[in-house]
Amino acid sequence: MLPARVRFAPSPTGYLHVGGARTALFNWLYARHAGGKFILRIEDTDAARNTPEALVAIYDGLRWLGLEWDEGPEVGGDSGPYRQSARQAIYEQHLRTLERGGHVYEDHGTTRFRSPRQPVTVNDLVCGAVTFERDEPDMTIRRPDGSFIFHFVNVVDDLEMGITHVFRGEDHLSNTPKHIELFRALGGEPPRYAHIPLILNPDGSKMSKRDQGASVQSYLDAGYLPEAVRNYLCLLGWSPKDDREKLPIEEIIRLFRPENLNRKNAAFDLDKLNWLQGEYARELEGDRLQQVARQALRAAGLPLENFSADYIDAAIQTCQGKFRLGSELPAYAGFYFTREVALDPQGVEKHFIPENREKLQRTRAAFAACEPFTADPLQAALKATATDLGVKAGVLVHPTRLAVTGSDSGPSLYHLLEILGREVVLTRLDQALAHPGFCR
RNA sequence: GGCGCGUUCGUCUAGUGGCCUAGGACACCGCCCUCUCACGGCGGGUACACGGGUUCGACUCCCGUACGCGCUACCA
Repeated sequence: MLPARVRFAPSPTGYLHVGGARTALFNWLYARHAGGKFILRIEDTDAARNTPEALVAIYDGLRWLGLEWDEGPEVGGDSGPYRQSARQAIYEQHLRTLERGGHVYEDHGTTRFRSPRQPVTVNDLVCGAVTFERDEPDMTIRRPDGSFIFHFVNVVDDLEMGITHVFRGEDHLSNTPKHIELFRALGGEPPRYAHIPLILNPDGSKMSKRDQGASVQSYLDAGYLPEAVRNYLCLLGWSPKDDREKLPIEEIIRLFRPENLNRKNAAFDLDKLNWLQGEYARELEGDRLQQVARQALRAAGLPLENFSADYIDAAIQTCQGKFRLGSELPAYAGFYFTREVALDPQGVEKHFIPENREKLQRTRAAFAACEPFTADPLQAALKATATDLGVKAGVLVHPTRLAVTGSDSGPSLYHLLEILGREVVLTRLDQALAHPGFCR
């Protein structure tokens, strides 16, 4: 059997959207599964609609998702060039083949392909055998200005590049008989097609360009992890046929088969993506954790440069396993990096009340005397204070946390106190004790 | 309109004639764990679009209807 050659052939008319990314992903998965080549080809025949920015967005998006191509722009290969705008001569040559075979004719300046008008059966890897009658008007393959139409160049390139398998959106299923006719007229063998279901918006409408969350870039910007997005995209139309949902990409590659693809359009479910994102985010540790967290904190404008690397490392470490999206971090751990804490009004109302005044004062005193100022002794000091006062530790924990972080949720209190250090903790406690809520 | 594809919980799915009084996951609700948050554990409700067949027996096979989506371009 021929080594598999699959391709993703986007046209750079906008950003890379999740539907396109998922198409690229399935092609890539098949190539990796079969030990074949994954080829990127840019379909930029429509000069008016293509932009350089869109081209960069495609490259960046694919690379972010880890879908490296074996042949294509910026990588090279034996079947180039990989941008259609540079392949005009090749198209001219194949057009002559069609002319010689009497397959084309001229019509108002355009070139049209004469359909044999015989039923065509598409043997689709996903949809099975689908037969089309072929009674539509002949397709145009070349415009009066000499530029070629999608159907023609797409087929010529698949032929020239030796493409063996094509995974593409189901919207192309009805185009496929045209492509097969072209292949035959060109004397070539069509690749095996696998038409995959479309991605829908949560409301069931077709997800397209300007829909919320349609851009791969928006997930990158929002701090999603590429492995989470990629894993989620795999689940749209494919499943391992058991109960697993979070799978390492190597396992997905191993299991990926066209037969396991669905035929049903799938709605994009942000909740589920978020869940997977959380699954991956909680596994973050070490350098990767530091890198992801620092980026999120900086993006929120927190002045990390004012703090030592050790301090930042330790602060971030207390967030390990506690967040799903980097963008949650500023609210969760921003207090490490601000001078003044922003007090949560609801928390203030609940915890900064007269009956807590003495409790907080006693806690402050215990911390002031705590030596060393580290998590375990701090915990012991707080618990001892609680015992003296005859209350549960939680009664002291809440106002203390609020005073020191401004919020009633955050990292482990004792660890955060240690990192903040005695001076900051005592200062914030004093500021809190001056709050009017305590002497109503 | 014509042609094509599809239809299992709100969503993603498992299911290829009896294992299904339909399984898992997300989301939701309740309880538990707990210094908060998150995590985790336990429990709960919710689905085979509809109508005909075929069969001893249909979520699974066939036909029809409805609904959704796609194609029907000198867009890709």
